[in-house]
Amino acid sequence: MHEIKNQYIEKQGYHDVTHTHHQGHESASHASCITVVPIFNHLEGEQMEEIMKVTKSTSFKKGEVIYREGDISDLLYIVSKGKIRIYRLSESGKEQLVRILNPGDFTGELALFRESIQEAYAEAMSDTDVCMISRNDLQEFLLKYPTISLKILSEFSNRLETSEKQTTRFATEKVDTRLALFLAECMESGDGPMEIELPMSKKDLASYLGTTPETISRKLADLENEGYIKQKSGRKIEILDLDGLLLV
Amino acid sequence: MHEIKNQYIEKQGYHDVTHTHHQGHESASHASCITVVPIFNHLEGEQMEEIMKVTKSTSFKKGEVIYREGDISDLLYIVSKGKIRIYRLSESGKEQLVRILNPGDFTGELALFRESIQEAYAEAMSDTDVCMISRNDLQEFLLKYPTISLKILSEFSNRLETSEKQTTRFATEKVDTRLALFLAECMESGDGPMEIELPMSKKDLASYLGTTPETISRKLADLENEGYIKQKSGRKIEILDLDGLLLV
DNA sequence: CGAAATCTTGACCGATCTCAACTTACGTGG
DNA sequence: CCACGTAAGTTGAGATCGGTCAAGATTTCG
Repeated sequence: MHEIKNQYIEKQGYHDVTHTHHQGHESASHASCITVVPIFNHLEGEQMEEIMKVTKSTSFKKGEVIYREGDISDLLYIVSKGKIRIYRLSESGKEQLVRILNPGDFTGELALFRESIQEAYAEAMSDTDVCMISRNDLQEFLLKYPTISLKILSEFSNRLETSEKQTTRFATEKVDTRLALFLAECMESGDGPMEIELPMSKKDLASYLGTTPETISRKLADLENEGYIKQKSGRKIEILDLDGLLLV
Repeated sequence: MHEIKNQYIEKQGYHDVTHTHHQGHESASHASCITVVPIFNHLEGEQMEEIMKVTKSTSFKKGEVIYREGDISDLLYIVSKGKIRIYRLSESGKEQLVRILNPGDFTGELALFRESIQEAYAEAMSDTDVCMISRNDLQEFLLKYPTISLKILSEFSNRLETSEKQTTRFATEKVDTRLALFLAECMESGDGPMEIELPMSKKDLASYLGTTPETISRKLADLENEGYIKQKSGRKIEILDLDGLLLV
């Protein structure tokens, strides 16, 4: 897979402005932008080569907006380096952090399969490289290799499940519980046995959990006073009593 | 399309218990259980016939549970008659109404494309007929006719968009606003120019909007006092000032 | 018609937001 | 590598929103 040459994916970008094009490191880093994606990682070499032919690469600098609400977008963006912040504005103008994309994650899917515009914002949190596939190229590919559709459907199902679960939490749980559940989920996908590192600032966490930084600060202090957790330096938190935490 | 015979879809049900099988009215009513579904309504006669061969039909009486959290489900359910209530229980045991299915709507999709169990509950709100397709049959069909996958992807995109928008509302808007937005959306899909009929009881509406019946009652009374709406008999509400309503 | 469910209204209280002041951490440029 | 400015985080006090409990009115449906 790593033999795929840059020439296949470097042609020209879709964006004709501001963005500097990916400058082409070693080919392995390019390959990863596709092969790393769960949707595609079962492809055979030939199919992989085919989809990489229609893939373009672009870079965004920290803080740059990749798309915004109202954009007519028909690109699927796959993160190959960096982090992207996906957020929405509610009807009354308040911002909510929806998710953070890491290398291998993708976005743009909501506008990809329907005639519509973006309803969210995507912003590079650091210098970021993305690969892009246009709607037409992707759909052609899906019709040719239908198993990929099933992969995408599976991914959509998961995301839908997550989103609906999240909605139910917002609808029925108070901040304590939402925060505790968030910490518990960090544990699952986590590093050390009983220590986690928050994947975002507390400000972003507040936005993600639908509350304010002040409340996050207080609730974490409460959890610490009650002996469930211990806040360490940086964004690290030691979980002292996971079971207790989940009964909050 | 209407010539499709009952024999194609009446064989035996997947459920070998309690549920009485669909008793077969005229074939037109059967055809509608499939042809009415947006995913399938572009099919040619031949394909339609093929999918109806693997479709089974079952009835549920009011109050019966169609699936529950934890069920290993690999069926797609399509409502042909009646109403189905989809709800979830949060981690702390509180119920939230997720959606109400009407004829033509489908459910079960979340467990269909991934190895997983149901995480929601589906309950017949009235005597209900559903058509069912098994995961294997559906996937086979999708691989054979890839354009249907694109239809389903489109449907999933829409639902994901709706769900994420809903999450953001819960995260950032207060009850007043959520209620006002709900009423406004009833208008869009509504009957009369300035009159809507709530599609559910106020108790269910409270559950759907993540609040309590008491609060719904009070907020509607407030909106009425402020001259934005007028509550009529039944579940009808006259919208007097839509613009004002949306600024609440 | 009557039981049960839904809906309404009031009183009270707790959770969380807002505003404000302050401290701490971080990135940038000299 | 340090100093500074800005952003992030903390903490307190007060206000508000919305939930809970309770009683009563109304509707629905068998």
